[in-house]
Amino acid sequence: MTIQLKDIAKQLNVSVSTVSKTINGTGRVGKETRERILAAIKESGYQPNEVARSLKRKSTRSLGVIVADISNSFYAKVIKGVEKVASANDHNVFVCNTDEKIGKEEEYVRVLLQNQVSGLVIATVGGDPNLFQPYIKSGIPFVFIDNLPDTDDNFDLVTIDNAKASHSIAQHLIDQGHRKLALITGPLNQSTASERKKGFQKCLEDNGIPLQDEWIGVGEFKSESGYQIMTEWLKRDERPSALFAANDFLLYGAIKAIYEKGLKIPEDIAVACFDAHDETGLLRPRITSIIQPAFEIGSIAAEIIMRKERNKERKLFEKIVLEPTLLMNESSLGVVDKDESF
Amino acid sequence: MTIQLKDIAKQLNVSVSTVSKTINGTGRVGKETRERILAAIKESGYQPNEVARSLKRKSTRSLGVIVADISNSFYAKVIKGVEKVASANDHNVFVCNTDEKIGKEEEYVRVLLQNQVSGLVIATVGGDPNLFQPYIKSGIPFVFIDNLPDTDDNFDLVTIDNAKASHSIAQHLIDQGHRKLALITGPLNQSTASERKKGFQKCLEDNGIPLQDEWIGVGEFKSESGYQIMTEWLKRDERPSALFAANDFLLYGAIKAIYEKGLKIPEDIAVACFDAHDETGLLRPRITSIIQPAFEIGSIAAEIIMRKERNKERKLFEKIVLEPTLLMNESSLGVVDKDESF
DNA sequence: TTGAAAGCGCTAACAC
DNA sequence: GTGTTAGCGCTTTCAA
Repeated sequence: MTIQLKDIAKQLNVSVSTVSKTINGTGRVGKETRERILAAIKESGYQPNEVARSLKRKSTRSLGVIVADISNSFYAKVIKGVEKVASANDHNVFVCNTDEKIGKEEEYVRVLLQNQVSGLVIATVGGDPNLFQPYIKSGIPFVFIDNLPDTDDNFDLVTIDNAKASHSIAQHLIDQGHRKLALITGPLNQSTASERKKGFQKCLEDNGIPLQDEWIGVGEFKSESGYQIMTEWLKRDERPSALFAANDFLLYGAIKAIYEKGLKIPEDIAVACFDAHDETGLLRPRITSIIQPAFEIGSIAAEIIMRKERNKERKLFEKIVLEPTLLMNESSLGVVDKDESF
Repeated sequence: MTIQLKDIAKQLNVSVSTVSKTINGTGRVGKETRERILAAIKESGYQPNEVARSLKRKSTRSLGVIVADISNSFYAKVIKGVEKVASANDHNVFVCNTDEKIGKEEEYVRVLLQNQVSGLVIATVGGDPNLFQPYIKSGIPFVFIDNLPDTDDNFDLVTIDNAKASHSIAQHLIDQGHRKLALITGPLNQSTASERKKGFQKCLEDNGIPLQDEWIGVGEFKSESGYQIMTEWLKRDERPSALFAANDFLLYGAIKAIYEKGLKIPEDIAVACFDAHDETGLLRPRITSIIQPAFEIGSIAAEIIMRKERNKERKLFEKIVLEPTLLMNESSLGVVDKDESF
């Protein structure tokens, strides 16, 4: 039996509305009355029931974040960015983890909306794009990050130019003298996976290097996929001299396969990937990587939601494209002029 | 204007309670009526308002998790464990991140309780233990993980025996021939930090090794602290031959200092720590480490909450102590019979 | 300046 | 089997 508004009203012989007004600072309340009420609240340890407030207010001062994998440090940083802005705006954050499963994503979208969140930051894993349409139309702010939904409808977005970033990293490998480039990417229904592939292939084209489909691998964004694909490739007569992986997990798996084969990085195969965050400083080799501004992605996405909540009529959609950083490291450096024999 | 219960009731000329009953499967509803209602719900895309349900039900089918750092993979795994059990029981999970800040922890506890969560899984960072007392008394399940609150009150708990684990890792270092052991631990108001210190010191005692306070460092559980403390130590004439860090971040910072000084691991200094998870397989050296069963900690904590929710009268508290694993690795192996000269 | 009362959207007695 | 209705705890007109 927790204490509630009417209890403290009764105790002070005032009405619930007076108590409510002093708590919320709305409407006028006599100075003396206010002080008595504030004192009683403090003493009793009264805590307003947010559920009731939310029902009345028709909004929950909270927002949801749906990510594919909470233990991926890219997403962890996104979440921290969202949290910072949310908490500055007095909102809570619901974090949901889909494990890259389309079914879980759909369920969490539903659950969060049933819980009346003010908005959703979502890294979709490429299910049915029509899933979002009715919600977005209904005016709930959906901000997509990382992956874009495959739809013509309009939506808010915070991301980087994946194709361009991919192109730049491929160019770096080519600049290092590589001509036999391989790519391992994720599920092509995820825009990050397909865009990164596109940029990679475009770069080969731009450099007059023939496309080699046998060195384009598609798996899940998990290390097992990277391991499997690379293991298969290394059974062949010829092998690529450089590998670009569309995320860090894929690369770690591939590296495991490379090492098992007794090959050296970067001497035998140079490697590079997206978002290889090394919090430890102990990863060897140090990985050449595109680093997305994860924290900013999260905080900007949350700001969009806050803006839209403040200004509901605002119907325009924001498309924010941030700049990633290319971090060159020993995993792809120092073995120039190799493989010209291609 | 989203669609609601009364809309579909009106449309079908039935009462709201009939619709409610068919949705919830409670009470009896005629087969034909039910089917009509189900069809209308499906067609209209009606989604129940969870806030209203929660208010009525006086419970939100959700639980909160408060952790110190979401980007720490130990906590990420705990969260996944909580989520698994929660979602199996049709509950959502609110994840909150305190960044090791006592103020944020207090705020999140308040916020989550105001939001009527069914229970709380919390890795407290050692603020005022009395904070929890009124809540626990009020019957809300609080399950502590990792850190224990410093109170005589009773509470639920899922953890490992930190002192014992610490003792075992110190013993391992001693078995490797080390006699000059250093420890870097976290804030001593956190029970993990103080217990790990206790076990370490007990082990030295048990082995007849005099305690050396100058090699006990206390910082935050962050890599900056590890770096600073080790940097200071390495300015002295004598240095420890082995280091045990109370968490992985502390160790990574210390290793940075060790390398900057041009020393080798484990030849010059052997190292070991708690919870060095290497998802990449690329950490060098491979770290000797106590590994806590993080996923189990989270899932068991969530199960306790679910049990208590089902059975509110149940007033007994559960204290679950799990067994960690000691992973021996190259960071502490292979340099035996050194430093006997102590 | 204060209070009475009408809901927010839903569930669950209880009555029919 | 179905409907009426009284709340859940709060905010917010509106009247006094």
